[in-house]
Order: sequence, then C-alpha cells, then structure tokens
Amino acid sequence: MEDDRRAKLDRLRADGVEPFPHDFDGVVAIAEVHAAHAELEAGEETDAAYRLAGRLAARRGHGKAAFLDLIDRSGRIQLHARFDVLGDESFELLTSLDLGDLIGVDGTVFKSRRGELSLRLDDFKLLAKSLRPPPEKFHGLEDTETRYRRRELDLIANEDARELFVLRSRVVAAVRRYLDREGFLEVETPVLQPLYGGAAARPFTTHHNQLDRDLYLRIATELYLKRLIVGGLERVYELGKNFRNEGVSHKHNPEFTVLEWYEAYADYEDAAARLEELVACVAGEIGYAGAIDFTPPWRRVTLREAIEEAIGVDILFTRDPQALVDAARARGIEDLDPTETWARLVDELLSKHVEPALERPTFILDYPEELSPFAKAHRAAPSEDRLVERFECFAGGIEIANAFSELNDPDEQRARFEAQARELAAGDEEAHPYDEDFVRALEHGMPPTGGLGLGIDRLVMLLSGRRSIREVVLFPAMR
RNA sequence: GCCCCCGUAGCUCAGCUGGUCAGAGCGGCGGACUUUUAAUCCGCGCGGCGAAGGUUCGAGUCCUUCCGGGGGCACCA
Repeated sequence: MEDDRRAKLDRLRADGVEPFPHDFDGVVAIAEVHAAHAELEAGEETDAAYRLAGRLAARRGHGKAAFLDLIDRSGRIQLHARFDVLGDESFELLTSLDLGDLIGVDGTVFKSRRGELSLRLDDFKLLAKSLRPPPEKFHGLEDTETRYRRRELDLIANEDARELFVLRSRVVAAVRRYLDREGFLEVETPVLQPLYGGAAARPFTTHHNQLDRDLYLRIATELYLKRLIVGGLERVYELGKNFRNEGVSHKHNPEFTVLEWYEAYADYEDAAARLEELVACVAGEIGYAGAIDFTPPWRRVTLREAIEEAIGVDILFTRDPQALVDAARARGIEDLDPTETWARLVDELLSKHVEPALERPTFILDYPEELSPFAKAHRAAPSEDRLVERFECFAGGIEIANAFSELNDPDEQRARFEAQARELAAGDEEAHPYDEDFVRALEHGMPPTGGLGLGIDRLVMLLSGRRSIREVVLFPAMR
C-alpha cells in the first residue's frame, strides 16, 4: 500500500502537480470557523469564505460528490466537494488523495442537512503528500509503545493527545505570566555543571572533549539561582529540565521539567501562599474542571503530625534508627530497615504511609534538618527537634513541590555540606557534594529568601487527570 | 536488578484444551452512488503469526533463549 502512494506520487509529478509545494498563505484555524458559525441552522448556506489547511483524516465518497474530514491543531471540519464545482480534473485529483495527505482548501461555510458545520470546496491544493498510511481512524492509535515512541502518530490519530499537549503549553504559559506579573525575572543557568547539587540524586555524567573534563547534567537549578539572589536579582525563576540518573515510573522520567523560583525577603510561608495562588490561577486560566479543589488556602500539616496521624508514631521522640523501627513495628509497620539512617526512615514513612493518601492539595511542613541541607532552621520549633522551615506540597497522591526558607548563613551551610560529605564518604551516592563556590557566594550575603521547586510534568498530570508522567511528556524515556 | 504480563495484516483486534488458524473490522485497490458522517453496496487479502532454536506426525497455539514493550517492586529524600 505504500507502493500505491509512491505510484500516486509519481503520477502527480507526471501530471505536473508539485506534491511538496513551498507555502500556502492566509490559513485560519478550523476552530475559528466553528466559533464564527456555531449558530447556523441545519441546511443553511452562507457566503463566508475561509482558507484552511491540515491533514486529510477521513473520506466518504459519493460518486459525483465527496465528504472529507480535515483536521488541524485546533480541531476538525467536514469538507464537501462537488464535481460540478471543482470540475473534472480537480475532482479526480481530490478523490485520488490519500488519508494523511496535507491539503489546503478554499471554501464557503454551510451546515449540512444532518447539522454538521462544513466547508463547500471551491478549490484545494495538495500541500504535502503522505507516503505512509496514518493510524486507523476509528479506534485511533492505542498501542502505548507506538504512542510514546512515535508521538507524531499519536498526535495525528488522537485528538485527546493534541488537546493534552496544547493544555500543557497553556499551563506553562500561564505559569510564566503569573511570575512575570509578580516581578520575577526568568533566567537560564548552566545545564552542564562541573559540580552537581541542589537535590539528593545521582547525576548523568558527560565529558567536554576540549577541556578534557567530566561535566554533570544538572539535577537542580537551586544553587545557581541562589547565587543570583546574592547578586541582587531579588526575584528569579527558571523553567527547564533537570536530569536524574534514576529509574522510570509512572511519576518519574529521567529528564523532567521543573520550575524553581527564589524570592528575596520571603520565607517558606510566603512560598506556600504563592504556590496556592499560582496553581489556582493556572487552573482557572486553563478552565480546570477536575476533581481536585485548588482553591486556597490548602491544608497545612506538619510532617510530625502527618506521620503520627498515619501510623501513630511520633518521629521526634528519638533520632535512633533502631528505636524508630521498633516504634513503627509496634504499630504494625514491619518493612523498615534498621540499618538506614533515621532521616531516611522518616522519609520512607512519609512516602509510603502519608503521600499516597494526600489527594487534596496539602502542605507537609517542617522537616528534619538531616533531610534538608539547604533549609534554614525553624524559628519557632525547639532546637532539640532540629527542624527546618521546609514544606513539600502533595496533591493527587504525588509530590508536586518542595520549598524552604533558604539557609543563608554561610558557616551553617558549610557545616551542612560537611555532614553531607560524611554521608557521601559513608557510601550514600545521593548525598550532596561540597560546593565551595556556593558557600563563598553566601559569604557575600544572601538576603532572607523563600525558594520553591515545582514539578511541571506532575502539575500537568494533576491538571489533565493523567496518571502517568509519560502521558504528559511528549517523548518520554523508553527502555 | 527482580517479578508478572504482552508482541498475529498499515491500524484495532479474534484465534478454546496443538490438527483448513492464517482471520475480522477499519485502511488500501477496482467499481456504483451529487448532503454523507465508523456513509452504504459489490469485488480483491495486501501478513505467515517479534527472532532463533526445540518438542511433536503436525505449533500463533507447548518449551528454551534472545529482542522489544507494558505493569509492579527496588531505586527515585
């Protein structure tokens, strides 16, 4: 059948038809036509003329007439072609088109007897010949592998997919608009870094040939952005990819899009308020109508309370891993590993016993210092609790954001790095490497700052009701 | 890394306990039809069942290995 299309291509050229012309000016979106003529009665004709372009998605032949479906990014419209309007040659060319061919059309709007808004073709032009058959038109393309690996086919075949990625684009645009309006500067910091940092994760390593040195793909933008706060930019954000050398799952892709913002003279409570406002604002702008209520204020609960509520254990009664494991075991939690650190055990309790149940947007506040090397000590909590001003925000059972009152005491930061260095030496591959450039920057003085990271892919999952990150990433990592 | 599942025409899929099992719909090709809409009607199968071995008189159908994928676990604070 590919041969059929090749043969048609040859025939077109032989007949002097250019199968790949260079342009087609003056095209409007199909959605525009629908919007302008929504009120038309069935059977009603107009003399409103439009020029459209898109892909031929279906054809219903009818002898001396034909109905065709044209799709563009904005939608679908039916075309009606008549032999007596187009003439012999043109009509024949039209009926020899293949599904998947790209065409441009001129025509006038009418509504068919059956009530479908349509365009009566006055003229059309082949804009690009398709040499391969498109996916099946009724079931669409359902094979997950093909949908992910060959996303173009998914986009051709599935209106859902088109709408989703249009939605994603609108989400990102709305996020930018909000931050721009609030006086934030969008900046770009290095993706290739001599030292990675800002998160607990293993990096991808690459190599610069001319410099003959290894570089890391960033795992976070945090440290560079805070250096910009030291530099006086006051409100900055970066929206871009982070890379983490980790497994894939329904909520993890090795490269993922993150928004980080830093705001001078703010703390984590300001960040929480801003996140609520931002997400509610974005949800409103895209017309979100799903099950999650993003209306501020969101629920706030401390980590200690959340874990106690979930499993009945007060994590702050000890810093001893074995004691915590024993306490958890007394409440029926058997699968904790006593050789882990206390902090990692706390984290495991959070991710296994608290996070999955957090459907409505919830801030979990006030983390142990050991889990948060860049967050400032809690101003109100007893010092023996060693808590920091940090929150993670969850919704739909997944973590979407992480924020702190940024640690800006350089000596304290150095001490935290040293603690991390000991972890690293002890074999924790995800501990933070010591970043002297960052500490030196802090020594010049960083204002009190509230910073936040928001997972854009996960936000899009929530706002689109998708359960897998692969659904919302155009070309997800495949095995 | 481990466990489970899947891999049949361009697409969606049916093929029970191994013996016309190489099929259907959509798509395609040829023909009819000037308002249809998963258009309809008539005719045509365009793949040899992910790959390689093996068991068997006989294998999409059973076994082994490999490849690709999905899901789960681990990992991912």
